[in-house]
Amino acid sequence: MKKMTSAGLPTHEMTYRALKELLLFGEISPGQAVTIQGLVSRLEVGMTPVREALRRLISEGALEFQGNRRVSVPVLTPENLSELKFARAAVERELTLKACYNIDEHGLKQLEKLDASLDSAIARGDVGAYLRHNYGFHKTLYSHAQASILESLADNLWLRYGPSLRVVCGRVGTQNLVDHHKQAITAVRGGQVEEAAEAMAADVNEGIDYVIAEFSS
Amino acid sequence: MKKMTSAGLPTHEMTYRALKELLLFGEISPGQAVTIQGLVSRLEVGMTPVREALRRLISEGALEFQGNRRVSVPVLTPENLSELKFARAAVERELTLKACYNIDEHGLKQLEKLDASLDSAIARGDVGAYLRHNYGFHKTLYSHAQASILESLADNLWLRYGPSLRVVCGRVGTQNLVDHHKQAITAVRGGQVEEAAEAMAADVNEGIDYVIAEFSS
DNA sequence: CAAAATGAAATTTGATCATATTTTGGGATA
DNA sequence: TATCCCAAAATATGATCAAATTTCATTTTG
Repeated sequence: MKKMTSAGLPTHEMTYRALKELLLFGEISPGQAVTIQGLVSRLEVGMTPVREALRRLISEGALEFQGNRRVSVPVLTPENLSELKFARAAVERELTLKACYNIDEHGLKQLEKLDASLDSAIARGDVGAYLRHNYGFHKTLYSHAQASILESLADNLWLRYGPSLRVVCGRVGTQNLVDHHKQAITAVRGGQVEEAAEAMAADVNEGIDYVIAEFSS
Repeated sequence: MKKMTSAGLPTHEMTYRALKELLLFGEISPGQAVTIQGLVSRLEVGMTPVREALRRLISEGALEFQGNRRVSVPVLTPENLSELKFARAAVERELTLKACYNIDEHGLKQLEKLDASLDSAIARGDVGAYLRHNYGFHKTLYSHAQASILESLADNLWLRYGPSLRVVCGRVGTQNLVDHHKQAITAVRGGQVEEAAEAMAADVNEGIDYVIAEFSS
């Protein structure tokens, strides 16, 4: 009986998630090469699931296929980061707008809870927890927008951006991090949809600017 | 002897492209189920390459994983089409802007040639040729923008939209099709960047509106 | 004579397939 | 209508072949 993994999910799905975790929060950094066989022994699964997870992450831009048959984590150029800034801000604005019309008090409380955990992580200087909770905050906000395509676009963009954010945070810690989360939540509560959308767009823009600034120094 | 395919590309890449062709221009329509075994015999390749191509297309949104382990071509809801309209217009506008700064006379001639083929296809009522040349026109424009991330986003969005456009064109023919390609090219030639970007955004918006209108009738 | 360059063998990695195991869906039967 | 059984489809592994990178020894050159 060699079937479904403990959680009931197929192995290729588990492999995909594990690899995504490693990219967003783990020790696989931009520029680093990723080998199929390395993952086979690291994650202790067969080649086919690894292969499928890799193809998926490559097509999402989280990994790069290097002409020869080598796979690595992309190193973003300043130009790439500028593209990400444009796209993420546009999608984030729209998703926030849509979320405003659907979110209820329970959802807002959920966001506030995540934001509190985030603040706590910043105060503790816990980079890993900061990255996870920040990601969680945005993802949760997206989920309320009821817009599957835009949500998957946002996820895609996050996967491209995440590894670079992790490098910067790992380098300079959580000291200078600011966000517009509370501002956005307050605006949503007050029914100020446009203000909420602008706050989240600013959140994205300033975040990427911070990464750009750190990379060019 | 497990060799490369005739073109020198790996089988999974060939399989991916073949399947993409079938989705954009072929006989696989929204709502239709796609089986691994069916593709194995249809494309005459092994299961592993088919599997990888499927995962890739699923993560690009061109195919849908139906909870149970069934894969099918997504049927877009009006809400989905509206999301696509927003995202495609934003990306198309930005890519056109960027293309304006890089394209040269040779590139413009190339676009004009594609647009002429497109007009010819419309006049002949050749739906297949119309779809291919329209796709080619946009892809070529994107390629001049030198923006890899935005380009891959545009490609992703096209893959989601393409199958629905094909259904509509197959149903009503090429009669009522209008585009803003010439308008855009003229604007680029005259250095009117904003006008060119707006023309392409309008091209996208009207195209999707046309599909929405046809689906809701 | 030493250092760089060349090239050939060996090891590592990737691609594909064949096969075993499991799940799912449908049909037969009660 | 509900239940059980069976065929078909999907998942996952390991084996096998191909290709690329690395290693190392030999040769060439300054």
